[in-house]
Amino acid sequence: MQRSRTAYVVLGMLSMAPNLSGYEIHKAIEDNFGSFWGESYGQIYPTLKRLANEGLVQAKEPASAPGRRRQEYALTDEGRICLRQWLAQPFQNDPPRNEFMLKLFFGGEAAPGVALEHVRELQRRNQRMMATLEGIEQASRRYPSDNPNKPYWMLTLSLGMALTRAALEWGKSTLAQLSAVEALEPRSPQPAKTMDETNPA
Amino acid sequence: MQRSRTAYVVLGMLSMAPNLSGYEIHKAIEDNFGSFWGESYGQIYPTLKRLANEGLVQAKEPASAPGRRRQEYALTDEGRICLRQWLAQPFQNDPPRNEFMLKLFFGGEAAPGVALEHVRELQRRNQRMMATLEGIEQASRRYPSDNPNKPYWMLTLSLGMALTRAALEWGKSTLAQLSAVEALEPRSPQPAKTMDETNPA
DNA sequence: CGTGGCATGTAAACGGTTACATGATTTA
DNA sequence: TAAATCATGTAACCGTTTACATGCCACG
Repeated sequence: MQRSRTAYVVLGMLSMAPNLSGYEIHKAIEDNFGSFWGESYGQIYPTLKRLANEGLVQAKEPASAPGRRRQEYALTDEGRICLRQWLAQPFQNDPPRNEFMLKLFFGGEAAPGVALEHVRELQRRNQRMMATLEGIEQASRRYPSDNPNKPYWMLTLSLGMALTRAALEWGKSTLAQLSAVEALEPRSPQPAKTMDETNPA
Repeated sequence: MQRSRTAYVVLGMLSMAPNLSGYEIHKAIEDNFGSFWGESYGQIYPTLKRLANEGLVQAKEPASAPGRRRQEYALTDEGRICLRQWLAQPFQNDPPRNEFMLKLFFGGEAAPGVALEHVRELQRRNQRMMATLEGIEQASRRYPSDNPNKPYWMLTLSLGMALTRAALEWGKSTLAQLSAVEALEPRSPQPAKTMDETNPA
């Protein structure tokens, strides 16, 4: 077994909403999972076809006239079983990839001010992320529901927020520390060049 | 252009230690970057060859008799320049992939107890991670140095710790919440509602 | 003498992104 | 009518992992 995880995300989306098109699945992943998952159309459309082929999802007949319009899919019983089996298996730790931390670690090799600017940029991105997560939180407050899945959605959201908040706090204290460190650094009286100068090579 | 980031990690490692073999580079990445980066031999060895070809690293002559032994490499001036240029460019946000959060989000679809068990497992993994990071911290305390790179290493380490700690705290409070939720859960055979009720628009 | 760690490499397969091509529908 | 958005798909490319092949060396 062990099919691509794209398949399971698609099945999962279909388990929450009865009829979705590839386009909507993509959008739902972006909107709801933006902080911890992503899929491209190039993955989603072929996956949907394959899943339909294997009977895990069912393509809804468009019923309308030709001229290619939205194609919806629904989860089959078989698909739901497959999803549940996957959910029950131990989760895998995805290979970590954090370019920011790499560049921070090698910060001593970079020109003065570079690392500091990266931290500032990280703060900006995390502030945006936090705003997005808070938006989702408030939306779900405005439309309360007794959906039994909701506790899990809220837990997921709160983990995203906890991690973002921790990063933000780290950034705040680091900004102070780093400006001290980089102030001592040799070379360049200028207060940090920005990174916009592109390079060849 | 934008060469693979493997190349820059390799250059970065070589910027800190004058002579390393592919094997040592792999090990150093695992030991030091385990929480935020990874590379396989299948990436490292070809990359080293390519970099040597382009003059960014220099293969040291083994000097000893044949019978294939360790091949060391050193960073060239050109390689250092290349590394610095990369460091100065904005860091990219790697596509997020967190299977745990995916399975947690879909927890309502899983069999009772599944989500809870995933959280317990997350706690275990994060405890191990924290122990590893603390080990690195203590090692660097035991061998103090005036290496000018050290502040950056410590900052990277402290970010890793801050994130792990936050996840651990989230896990602690979640364990309590979740056992309450899952205790109530009826083994409903028929699947639940859709998310449109809470998530319109 | 055998096991485990050190050490180097390659080929195939895979998962995923990107760029591209196409066209319908809605809204300004 | 132009632009934005909805919508579907494919092919090429790329980075990466995996499995495999090889052999040295130290230690018990």
